[in-house]
Parts: sequence; structure tokens; C-alpha cells
Amino acid sequence: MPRRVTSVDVAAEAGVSQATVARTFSSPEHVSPATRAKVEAAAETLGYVPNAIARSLKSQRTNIVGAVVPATGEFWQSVISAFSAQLAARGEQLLLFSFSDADDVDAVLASVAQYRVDGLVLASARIGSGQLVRMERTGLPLVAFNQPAAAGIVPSVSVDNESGMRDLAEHVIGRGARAVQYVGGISSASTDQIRYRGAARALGEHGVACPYISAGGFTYDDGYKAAARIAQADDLPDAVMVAGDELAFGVLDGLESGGIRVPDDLILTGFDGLPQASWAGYDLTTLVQSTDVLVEKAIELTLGRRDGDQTARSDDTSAPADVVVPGTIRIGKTTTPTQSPRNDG
Amino acid sequence: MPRRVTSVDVAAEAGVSQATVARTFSSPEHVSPATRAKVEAAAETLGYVPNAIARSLKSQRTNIVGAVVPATGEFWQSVISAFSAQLAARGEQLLLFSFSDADDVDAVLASVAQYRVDGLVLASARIGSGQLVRMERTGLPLVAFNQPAAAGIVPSVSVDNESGMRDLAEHVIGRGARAVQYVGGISSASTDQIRYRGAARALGEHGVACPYISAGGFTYDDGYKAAARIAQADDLPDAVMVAGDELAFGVLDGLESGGIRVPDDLILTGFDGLPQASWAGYDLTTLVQSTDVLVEKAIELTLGRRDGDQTARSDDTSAPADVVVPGTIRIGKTTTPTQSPRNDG
DNA sequence: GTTGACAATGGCTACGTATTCAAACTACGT
DNA sequence: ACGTAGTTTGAATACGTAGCCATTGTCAAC
Repeated sequence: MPRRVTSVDVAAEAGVSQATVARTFSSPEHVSPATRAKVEAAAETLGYVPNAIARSLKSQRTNIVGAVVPATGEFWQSVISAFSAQLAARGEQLLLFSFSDADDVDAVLASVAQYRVDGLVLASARIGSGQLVRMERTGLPLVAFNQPAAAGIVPSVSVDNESGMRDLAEHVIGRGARAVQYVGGISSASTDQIRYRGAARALGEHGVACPYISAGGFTYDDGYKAAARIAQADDLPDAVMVAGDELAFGVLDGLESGGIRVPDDLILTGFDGLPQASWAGYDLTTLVQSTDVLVEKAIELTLGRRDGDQTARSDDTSAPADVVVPGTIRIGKTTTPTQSPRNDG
Repeated sequence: MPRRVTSVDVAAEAGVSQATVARTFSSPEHVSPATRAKVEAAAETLGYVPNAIARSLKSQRTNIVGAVVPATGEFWQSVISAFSAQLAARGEQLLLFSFSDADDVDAVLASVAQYRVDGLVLASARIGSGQLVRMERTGLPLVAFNQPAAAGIVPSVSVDNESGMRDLAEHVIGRGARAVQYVGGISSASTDQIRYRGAARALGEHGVACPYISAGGFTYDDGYKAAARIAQADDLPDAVMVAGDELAFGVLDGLESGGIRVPDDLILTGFDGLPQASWAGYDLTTLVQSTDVLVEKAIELTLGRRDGDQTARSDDTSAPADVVVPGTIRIGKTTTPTQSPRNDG
């Protein structure tokens, strides 16, 4: 097989120096139109493609942003999409390190550190604070995404979990709910804790209790199974607040398969604002995280506000920046009475 | 800021040569336990992390697989997840090049070619055959994913679209349907064409016509809007076959919001086998693509059967390998009568 | 005609690592 | 003691590019 064609080959073909070939591709304005044409013709003939690896080694810039993200979950998939799209708009690419719970997080982090990415997004609550500080030591500009627990340790971006769930709780109270249950995913996840805290506090201010039910995870199936337990209990709550949308879809379907009608028998809220929440089939009341804004802030935090902007990461104080983005409540039919409520409590 | 620490720094700290440091990290078995310990201690002290960029330049291997994938769509998101997970298991990482329709595909392809990825997956019907042959010229081991039109040009992997849709058509016929409509996404997409062909042929063998309705895209909203047109028409079909699951969810919700009950008024099928199709809320009859198998085949085609296996890509004939994976039909409640059909005929 | 400014180009080196080659050393059998 | 094979290590080099510096050429102003 023919050896890979390099800028040296193109230089020989075009009758110029290697330096000129390099300039033609990296800063064409510093090459005369005549030679530029020659070089481009030679490159086309030989099928030359600049080698980004070598460029990165020399320029100390990869044009790649790494992201460590859980492999599963509707929410994370939409986050990945947003990152990829926004990074592409900035001329950066996304190097994805997804992992399932079974994987060794340490190994993944060690792997990602070897690629000298321009920025690094850590987006899983499974990453402990010890691992965060170790990653910080590598000098990579990293940002924690939707990991409230990381605040103060490394720069972070997340939605305002507590206020968001508080808003939902107020809404639920406004709908007349007095017996509320909260369905969480994994109680050790910091997002889960903070969301529950928001719900519990807001409800508590109205004298309403809020028992915590663990679904064991954030998937649809987890929610479906949790719903069975709710349905089988002696006393049905009049509202169920769920820690995440995907989980909520499961709870919703699980309840209805158990003969419980939403919102007639009880009302239901989610959290995340997934696209599916807007689908007519579910039409879920939820707190919409502005994924685009969150992602934009995260990118700004790793790469700097603009490519040429110095203010972002250089003359920084010692305290890492922590960005909290407010969410927006979305009212769906899961908390909207299908008919005007006859029985006033 | 302290300069990046390199293997040379570690060598100095440990009192050995740079070569020994390199060996310690790439082939530890060729270093005596004593020196290995010294080197590892020095590396730990200095916070040394091997530079994968430099390694790639030298070894001509990046441990990265590139993927060009549409930015949106439930199906693609699940494909991305599968790729990332399976690649991680092989010690490779995923460099994601997602793009929206508005983006310039040529620019994306030019960008991906610069990174000397170990393998490249092209997974969008928006990539034309001209672009495929140009990419082929770069010498990158590429594979077309779910692009039937690419077969014969470059190695490809896809589900058996025609047989799959044919199976669904037979199922629909078996349910007694005699007036069928097909809802496609974008008629220029090769998958769409082939799926429609499968439906039209199978139905035609039973003397059933199959008019094509274009939804204009594959999203939920496209389906929802298309459903309105179906509902408003004078004569309702007794079966609707949809080109993709996400589109089908939209059609389903759109029909029901128009007062049409599925499966009582008409039956409905999808295609893809998304996770949501199994959710109780939709429970869609669809053709399940085995994403894991498709992805596995695609990876084998780009990287070779095993890392050390020579047979895969070297002594190859001129004809590219085209793998077609059969799908599995999933029967959901959208084609299952809720009660025994009273009205025969 | 000389000078200065500026554009265009080539030579050379460094980025950080893996690998080849040779040298030094060890162990062992005769 | 000597040769041989094997193990461990270091010196040197190459991977393909970008950027610095120096050189040459061009043109206008004095």
C-alpha cells in the first residue's frame, strides 16, 4: 500500500518547501495566490489530507473536547446531542467517553486524561470528589455538568435543582395536593438529594409531608416498578413527584396499568424537560432544563468565553466558577384536571 | 504555569532514560521490577500522564473511531450509545461528528479525515455516493451504517429493510387490513425508499394498494402533522405503516388527538424498535433493529474482526463487504385487537 | 540610487513518544 | 576462564506538522 502522503510529498510535487505547504493549509493568507494554487493542485493530485494528530502535537491544541457521560438515559443522550452540535459550531469535536455503571470510572478518567483535549466535561454523579481533584491536577480545563456536589471543587454548571423542584411543589400544592410522595432514583446521587430537598422543604412550608420512595435508578423500568408499589399501598397519595422525566414516564404508565388515572386519581410531575414530555402521549408537567443554555455555559467554562478571549480562565480567582441555570416549569395534562374539579376539599 | 510534564522529566526524576519511561508505560514487561517501581514513583510525584497525541503520531494508531451521525433523532441517539459502549470495551474511543441538515456535510467529512482515526463510521443517508468515494480515497477504513445505497461502493452494514417491512406488511394483512397507507419521512432517503418498496411489494402480492404519504421528516412532530392529514381525508385506511418509530409515535398521538382510536379504528406499525416502542404508553408493533448486532458488525468491518486479526481487511477481494442483518418483528397493542373483532368482512 | 517597509518563501527545529540498535550486564554450562 | 544466550537499559531517530528566523524579492518614498 502506498505510504501516507504528507506535506513533504506535496511540497516536492508542487516545487515548494514544506513550510509553504503548511502555511497554505493553516494560514492561506500568508501565501501568494499563485503558489497557493500550485500547492492546492498538488495536494489534490496526491490526495493529501493534513494530519490533525501532528498538528495537535505541534500546536498544543487538539480542537477536541472530551466528555465523560453515562451511556444510558434519555436525558444524557439529549445532552450529548447538544454538546456535539454546539461544539461543531465552534470548530471543536466531541470525544465521547461513555460508561455504564459496571465500568471502572478510574480507568475511563485515566484514559481521557491522556488525550490532551482542549476542554473536558464530566457529567456523571458517579464521579466522586476525590476523582475530581485528581483530574484537576492534570491541568485540563474541566467542568462538572449537572453535578451539584462538585461545586466549590471544580467549575460546574447545573440547573437550579432545588428551586426547580420547589416550583413544582408549589404548583402541586396549588392543585390542591395534600398527600404527596416523592419517587427518587438513586438516593446517593447529589442531584437526587437536592431535588428531594427542594420538594420536601416547599411542601413542609405548607405542612405537607413528603415520603421518599427509591426506584433504584432513573430508567423507565425503574419507574414502572415503583408505580406498582405506590398502587398497591393502602392509601393512595393525591400527588406523586418524580425525580426525572424518564422515570416519570415509567411511573405514569405503571400507574395507569394499575388502573390509576392521571390526573384524575392523582397528579404527577417529572423533572428534566425531555422532548418526550412534550409529546401528546405523555404531556407531562415537568421542570424544563434548558439543555442548550447549560451546555453553552459548560463550553464557555472549559474553553473560555470566546476562542480569543483571555478573561475567562487566566486572571481567575482561586474559587472555581459555579454556574446555576434556572429551569422553567412546564404544565402538562398530568397536573391539569380533565374537568373542573367538583369536589372542593 | 508549570510546563507540561513529559516522559523526559520523569526520566530525569527517576534517574533513567526517556526510553525506559516509555517502556514502563507501553510495555511494562520489558522493564525490571525495580526500575519500574522507580519510574512509577517519579511519575506519581510529578503527576505525569502519557500523551496520547504524541503516541498516536509515533505509532500511527489513535485508538479513536470516528462517527458521522445526524445530530437528532431517537434512533441515532441509541446508535451512538451502542457504539460508544462497544468501542470502550475494545479500548477505543468515539470521536463524534454530528451534524444537522443545515450543516455542510463536505466540511464535516473533510474535518474527520484529518484525524487519523482507526476506523470511521458514516451513518447518514445525507452522505452521497460521490462523497463516499472521496472518503474511500483517503484510505481510512470506513463503513457505511444503515445506508443501503452505499452497498457496493464501500463496506456497509444495515438492517434488512425490505424484508423487515415485508414482514410487517404480512402481519398487517394477517390482521385483515385491506386499505393501507404508508407514511414515509424523506422520500429521497434510501432507507425510506427500500422500506416502502418492501411494503408495497408485499401488499401488492395480496392485491392491496399502498399509497405513499410523505411526512417531510422522521421526527415526532412530522408524524403528528401527517396524522392530521390522514384523519381529515374522506376515507380512513384500516392500517397505517410508518417508516420509523419516532415518526410513528407522532402519527399515533396525532391520530388519537383526532379522535381516531388505535387499534380499534385502524392499526399502526413502526420501524426501528426503539426502547420507547416497548414502553407501555405506546406499545408499538414495529420491526426491531438489533442495534447491538449492527454496531458490532460495523466495528468489525472498520477495525477488523479482532485487533490482531489479519484476515479482516488485508487479503480482501475488490468487492466491499456488505452485511445485512435481519430484524425481528415486535407485536404491540397497536395491531392487537382490544376485543375479538365483531365485524368480519 | 539608496533606503525602508513589507510580502513571500525556505531552512530548521521542537512538539512527546515508540522503537530500533547496540551496549552493558547477568547467568549458566563447559 | 570463556562463550553464549538472554535480559535490561540508553542513545538516537522518526512520526508530520507549525512557527521562528533569515533570506530574497518588490515597490514606493526620499
